[in-house]
Amino acid sequence: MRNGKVREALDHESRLQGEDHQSIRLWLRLLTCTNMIEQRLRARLREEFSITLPRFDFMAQLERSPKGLTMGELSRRMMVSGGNVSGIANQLVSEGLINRTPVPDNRRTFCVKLTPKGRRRFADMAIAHEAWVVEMMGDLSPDEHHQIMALLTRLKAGVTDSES
Amino acid sequence: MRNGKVREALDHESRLQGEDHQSIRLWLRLLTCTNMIEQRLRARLREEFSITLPRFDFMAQLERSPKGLTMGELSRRMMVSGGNVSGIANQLVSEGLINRTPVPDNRRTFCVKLTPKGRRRFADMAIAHEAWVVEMMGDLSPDEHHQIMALLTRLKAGVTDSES
DNA sequence: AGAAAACATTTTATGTTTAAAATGTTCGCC
DNA sequence: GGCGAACATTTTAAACATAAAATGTTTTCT
Repeated sequence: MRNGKVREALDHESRLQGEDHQSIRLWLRLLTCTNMIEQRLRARLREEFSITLPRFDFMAQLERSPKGLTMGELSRRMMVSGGNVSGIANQLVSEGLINRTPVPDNRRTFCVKLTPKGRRRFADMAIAHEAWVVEMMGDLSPDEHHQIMALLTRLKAGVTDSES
Repeated sequence: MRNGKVREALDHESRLQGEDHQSIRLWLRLLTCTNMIEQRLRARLREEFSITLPRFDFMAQLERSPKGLTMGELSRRMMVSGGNVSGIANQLVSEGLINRTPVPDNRRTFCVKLTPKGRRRFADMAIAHEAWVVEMMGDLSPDEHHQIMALLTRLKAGVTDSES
């Protein structure tokens, strides 16, 4: 692959200057930004709406798919494990924010939807949530927005490709 | 009643086109990229080294600070709660990968360091980890690397500022 | 010196997340 | 029809995460 590997193992200092290391730094920066924003949103959702971020994300997915989604599809879109959505769904059902209706021709799957109450509740939260995100992104110009979006699109494609 | 709902729905639609919505889309894209990479790394670390990502991150912090770190400093750098690093440290100690030595002039604090075994173990993992990250970032040119890094730096600064 | 405030860490209780096993369902194939 | 593989979901066990209380240490103030 790269003859850098051998040299890196021998000389750790020089690795810090190397080109590979740039990828690590970029990854760490990406992680830091995401974590910062995520933690801020998590805290605010708890303070102002007494809801957790996973539950909010769950409802957001449903809002974007008014026809409802299966548990598996939710798991895939939220990029969390199946057991996880199962637990979140139970809580939201018990609060009356979503419902699970059986699908006629496939009894393995449920169709999960927001209830009217859930839709109302989500609408309130979504407005605040959006404002928080806009505030955090506020320093970026529309042009920068566009640039970073384009670059992340390229990154995402590259990551997807690299899974083999 | 129906009128109100229709208008709400329309307002929501138009909001989706607005500039604010771009911020949400950017945030979701950022989250998706980070999650994809994180999950890939988590899975590979488990498959190839039977280690979890938090434990790897813990060791990575120590490797970058050969003189050792206090628990509080680790907590800050890893952006997790104090109780959390305490638990991870216990496991790594029991595996003989790190040690906690008391600090002479302050008996409240421990100095946590990698053991020689821990350093060896981490070195192996780090090479593989770096290769995975480089592979995932591989599609980005050096120039794109630089651009996205600069933009994330701006984003990070903006997020930090927006905390009041 | 002695009390109180600040500090660093661990413990405890609660909740989240994951991987993997278990449960129940559908589909293909003979 | 019935067997077995594939599928969708839930359950379970272990790791992880947080907040808050508890413990022990240092510093500050009088």
